[in-house]
Amino acid sequence: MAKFHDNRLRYLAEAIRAGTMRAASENLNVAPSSISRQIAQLEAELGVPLIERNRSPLKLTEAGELALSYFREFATQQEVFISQVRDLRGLRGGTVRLAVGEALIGDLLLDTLDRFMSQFPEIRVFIRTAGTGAVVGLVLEDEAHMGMVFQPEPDAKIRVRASSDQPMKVIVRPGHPLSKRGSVRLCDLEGERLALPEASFRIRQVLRDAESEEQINLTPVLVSNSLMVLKEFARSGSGITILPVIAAHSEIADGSLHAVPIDQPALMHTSASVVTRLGRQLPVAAVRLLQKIEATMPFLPAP
Amino acid sequence: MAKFHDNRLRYLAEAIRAGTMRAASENLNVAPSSISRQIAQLEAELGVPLIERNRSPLKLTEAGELALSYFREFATQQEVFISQVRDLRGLRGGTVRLAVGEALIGDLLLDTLDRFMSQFPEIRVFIRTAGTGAVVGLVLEDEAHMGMVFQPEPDAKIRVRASSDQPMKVIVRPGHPLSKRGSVRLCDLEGERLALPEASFRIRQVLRDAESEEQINLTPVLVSNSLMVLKEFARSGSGITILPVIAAHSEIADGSLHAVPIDQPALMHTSASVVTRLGRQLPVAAVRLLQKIEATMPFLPAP
DNA sequence: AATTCCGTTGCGTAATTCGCAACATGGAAA
DNA sequence: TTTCCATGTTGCGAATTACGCAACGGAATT
Repeated sequence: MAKFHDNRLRYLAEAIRAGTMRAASENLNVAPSSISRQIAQLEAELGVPLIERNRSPLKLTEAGELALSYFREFATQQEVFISQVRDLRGLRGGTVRLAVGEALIGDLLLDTLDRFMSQFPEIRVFIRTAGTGAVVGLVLEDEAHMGMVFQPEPDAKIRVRASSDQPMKVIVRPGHPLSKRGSVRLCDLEGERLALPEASFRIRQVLRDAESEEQINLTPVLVSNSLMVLKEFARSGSGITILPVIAAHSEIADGSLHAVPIDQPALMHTSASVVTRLGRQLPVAAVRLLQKIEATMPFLPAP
Repeated sequence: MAKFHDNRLRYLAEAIRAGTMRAASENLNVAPSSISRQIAQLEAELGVPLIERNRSPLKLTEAGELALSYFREFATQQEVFISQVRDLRGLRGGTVRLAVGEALIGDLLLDTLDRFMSQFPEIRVFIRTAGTGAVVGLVLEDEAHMGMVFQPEPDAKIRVRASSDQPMKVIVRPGHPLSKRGSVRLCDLEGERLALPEASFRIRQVLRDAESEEQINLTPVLVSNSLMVLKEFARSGSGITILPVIAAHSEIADGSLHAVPIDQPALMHTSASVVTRLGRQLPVAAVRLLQKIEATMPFLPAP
C-alpha cells in the first residue's frame, strides 16, 4: 500500500511554487537532493511522471496537477483538524489569512477586525490586499482562507458566503453642484473633471460596461492605482470620482465627501462579497471571523 | 510542523474497529507495541488523549472522534486520488464496494451489474447485502462507496444520488381472487393468509405505519428474514405477501406472480434510492457504476 | 488464588530519510 | 563555437524513525 509520507507531496508543491528544486530546498531548509529524491520516489510509487524534465521553471504534468490539487485538499483538511483539536483543548489560538480587495480595505473592515482581535486576542490575523482577480486566485490556491472582493466574476469553484449591495456612486466634495442632486445620469458626467482607478481595477471594468450600455465614453483626467488619491482629488474640489460607496465610507460618514447615486442599472446593482473556495472547510478561527463579519458589517447571508 | 505519517491514524482507526490493539496488530501484521507507540506519539503531538485508558473494548475520546473522522476523510481523498492517477495511466481498473438492501438484490440489479462488469472487465466489484440501517451505516463509515436501499430514513449526512418510485403492492399467485382487482385497500387483507418479513425489515416498518394510519392490524401467518421464502409462499398459492415491486421484479415479469396496487398513500409513495455519504468524492470506477445504474435502471436523477 | 488478556516499556535491529559532495545536463553569455 | 553558471541527479555515510521481541504491570475472569 502506498505511503504518501506527507513530505513527498509537500516538497513537490513547494518546488512548483518556487519554480526550482533548489529554491524549494532553501525555503524548506532541506538539501536539494532530498527534494529530488522524494519527488522521484513519489513518481515511482504512482508509476507516473509528475514534472516535465529539463525545464525551468518546473512544470507539472497532468498527473502532477492531480497530485497538487490532492495535496491542497489534504493540507486544508489537516489544518481544519489540528485547529479543531486546539479548540477542543481550550486554546483559543489559531491563524486566519484574509485577502481583501483594495476597494474594501477601509474603516468599516478595520473596525470590525479590531473588535474581533480584542475579543479573541490569541488569534493571529494575516491581511493581504490585492486586486479582485488576485484575491480570488489566493482563495482558490488556499493561500487565503477568505477573500473580500468587489463584484467578483462568477466562478464555479468560488462560494459566496456573504454579500452586500455596494452601488457605485459619484463621489464629490460637499458644495459641488452635483451634490445638490438626488441622482445623476452617466451622461451628465461627460463634462466633469473625472478621476478614475487604473484600467486593471474591477471598478473600472464595471464602469466600462456601464459606459458602453449608455453608449458614452468617459475620459478621466486623473488615473491612479490608489483610491486614496482619487478621494483626495475629489475632496480638494479639483473634480469628481466614481467609487463603490464602501471605498469612501468613512469620508462620507464624517461629511468630508458626498455620494450621489447614479441612475444606471449596471452601477446600482454591484455588490461586495466574502468568498471562500468551494468545498473548503474553514478552521475554527476563520469561522469565528466570518461570523463576526457577517454580524457586524452590513452584509446579508447569501441565499 | 506536525507530520501525520498516515500510519499513526491508520493504526488508531484499526484499533478502534477491532476493539483492541492486539487484534489490530494481527489484522495489520505489526507488533502490538508499534500500535501502542504510534497512538501514544500521535497523542503527544496533538497534546490530547485520543482513547480512554483502562477500557476494553477501546473507546475514543472526543478528540479521538475528531481524529477518526479526519482519517476517514483523508483515506477517501487518497483513494480518489490514486484512482484518478490509475485512470490517467489508461489502466481502467479499480474497485467498487456496493452495499445493497435485501429488497433490492434482484435480477434488475444483477443484470445491470453484469453489463457493467463486461463493459469494464478490469473493475472489481464487492457486493454486500444487509438491512437498510446497516447499509446506511456502511456508507456513513466509508466501508461502501454507494448503498442501494428501500425507503431510507432521511439523514443529514446522506446524499441521495438517484431514486425511483417503488410502491409496495400485494403479491399474489396468478388466479388468486385478489389478482382480478385493479387495486385493494389494506382492510381487504385482514382475512387473508399473510406472509411478511421480520419486524426488523424496513418493509415491515413502513407497513406498520400504514396499518396504524388505517387503524387496522395485520397479523401474518408466516414470518421470515428471506424474501425468497415469502415469494415462494405466494407462488404456491398458500397465501399472499406484501413487497415493494422491485423485490419481486423477475417473478412479476415472467408471470409467476402478480402485483396488485394498494390504495394507501404511505405504501404508494415509497421509493428505492442510491445513496452516498455527503461530501464524499467517488473513485472513477465507482462513478462509472453509478452512471450505469442511473442510465439502465428505472432510476431518475435526484433533484 | 490462578489464569488470561490487555496495554505499556526497554532494547537492539531494520528501514527511511537526510546532508554533503561530486557529477551530468542544458541554456545563456562571451 | 566555447565558456560558464545554475539546475537536477546520484553515491555514500550519518541520523532519524519505525519495528519486533521480550518482559512487565494491571484488570477482569475462572
